[in-house]
Amino acid sequence: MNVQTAQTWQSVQKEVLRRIHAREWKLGDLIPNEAELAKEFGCARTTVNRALQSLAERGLLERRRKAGTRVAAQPVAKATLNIAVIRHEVEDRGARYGYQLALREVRVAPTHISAALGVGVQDRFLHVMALHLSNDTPYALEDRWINTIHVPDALEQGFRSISANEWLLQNVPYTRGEISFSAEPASVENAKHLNCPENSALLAVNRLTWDHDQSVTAVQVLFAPGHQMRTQI
Amino acid sequence: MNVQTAQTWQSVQKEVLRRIHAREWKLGDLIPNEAELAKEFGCARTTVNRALQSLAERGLLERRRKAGTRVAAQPVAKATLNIAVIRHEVEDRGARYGYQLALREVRVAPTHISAALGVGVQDRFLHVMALHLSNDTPYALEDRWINTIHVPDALEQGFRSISANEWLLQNVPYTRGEISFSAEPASVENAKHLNCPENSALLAVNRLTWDHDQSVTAVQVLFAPGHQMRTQI
DNA sequence: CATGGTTTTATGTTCATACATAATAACATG
DNA sequence: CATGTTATTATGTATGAACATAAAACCATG
Repeated sequence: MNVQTAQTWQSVQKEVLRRIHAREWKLGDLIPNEAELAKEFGCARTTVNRALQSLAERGLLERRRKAGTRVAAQPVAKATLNIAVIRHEVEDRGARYGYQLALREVRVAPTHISAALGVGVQDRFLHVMALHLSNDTPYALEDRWINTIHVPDALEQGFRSISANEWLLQNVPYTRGEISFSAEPASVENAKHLNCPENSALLAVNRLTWDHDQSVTAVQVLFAPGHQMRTQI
Repeated sequence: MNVQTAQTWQSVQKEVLRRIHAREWKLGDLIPNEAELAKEFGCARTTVNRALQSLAERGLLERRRKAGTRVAAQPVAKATLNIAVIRHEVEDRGARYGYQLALREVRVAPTHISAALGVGVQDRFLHVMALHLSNDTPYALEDRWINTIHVPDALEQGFRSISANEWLLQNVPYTRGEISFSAEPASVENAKHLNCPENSALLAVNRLTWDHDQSVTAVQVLFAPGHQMRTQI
């Protein structure tokens, strides 16, 4: 048995990762249990547990009580995208942020919105469209519907200088949400705002949020052509 | 002081979350330190630590030694997308999976590929294009470049019945990768394969992977029009 | 008043121990 | 042989104590 000097959970994790990458433990293989690894590494079982749990969260290990821990047979790459306030996203890229309100109205939402949020078709929503700019060029178009029943304060906001994106995040909590990514062709209106040809391929991020069982908002953010969302895996 | 009966880190986390959502602790607020919370909840500091660390990972709390823990002023929604083997993705949706190899050649990679992977422009790559089908309709088009220097075994694979996607994941480990999401207009060739109009908006997932410092593969997966990638937040 | 070293403090982590829990394996019983 | 019960086992979690570490706060010294 190869006794290592590993006192930190990170070093245990590193060694476990090495064995997985080196295929010393193959995909689907059962690995030694925590007690054995602790003995081998000369550390407490708690430390091994910490290392393995973290790898399980990342999808590289599968753990089941009594059954043991095995290397994921079908490792699933998990891409974590950070969805921040658009202003920060722009500023973090070192660009000057700009904002233009394009539309603000109160009306009932289209059925696909009210259905997705699970609210009555007659419920009135605050509908806001706004353009986010990076160095004076269109960066993203925000098309948002806010539930005025749950968020009546939104009606008092003009959203002329602060975006609904930012105001909501600062002022209205949510407990759960759905998010989806897709590609959409630019409509005539979208194309005008984003200053791109009609039917350009646009990356779309759709979000629905709820506060407990009350719907908060539905938003679609359309990014200018060529936009990429990146992350490490 | 309101002494709670919270023995598990999940229940501590739940209560902390409740206070954040209820705005009892406002955005940017400093919250009581671990020792105080442990006393309040009647549990060990370790238990509080576990709960808070997990919330910090999710982006809801910001923690710094000595400075303490505060509610994130600018909570960043983290959308975690699972990038699985395409066959499983299709089968998990309850559809019949199909696969068609469209092209297989050995050649030098276009410069944008070799540059992205950081390899010489003369390095030979195995170039594979394949169509993934769901219930006999085009689901996704895979356009892949495999580094034959690091993965010579790939040259022995025909990729006629098993996709490069699946073969690589099973047989070639990688230690790090980059992934990006964008929207691309369908080229004439893409449109033919995906059976959609030219210039359709397609969701594109680009991945680059390395095994230590050796590049493994670069792949672009173009999904058929209308495709959505979803997740909960 | 600036500057640099020292103290203090909150989080980060390890440890040994104990018990909880899920799930498999072994066994008994009809 | 099927079925239900019991033992076993690997992970999951709680605890208190101890020490590590980063960073803010304080203080001394020029």
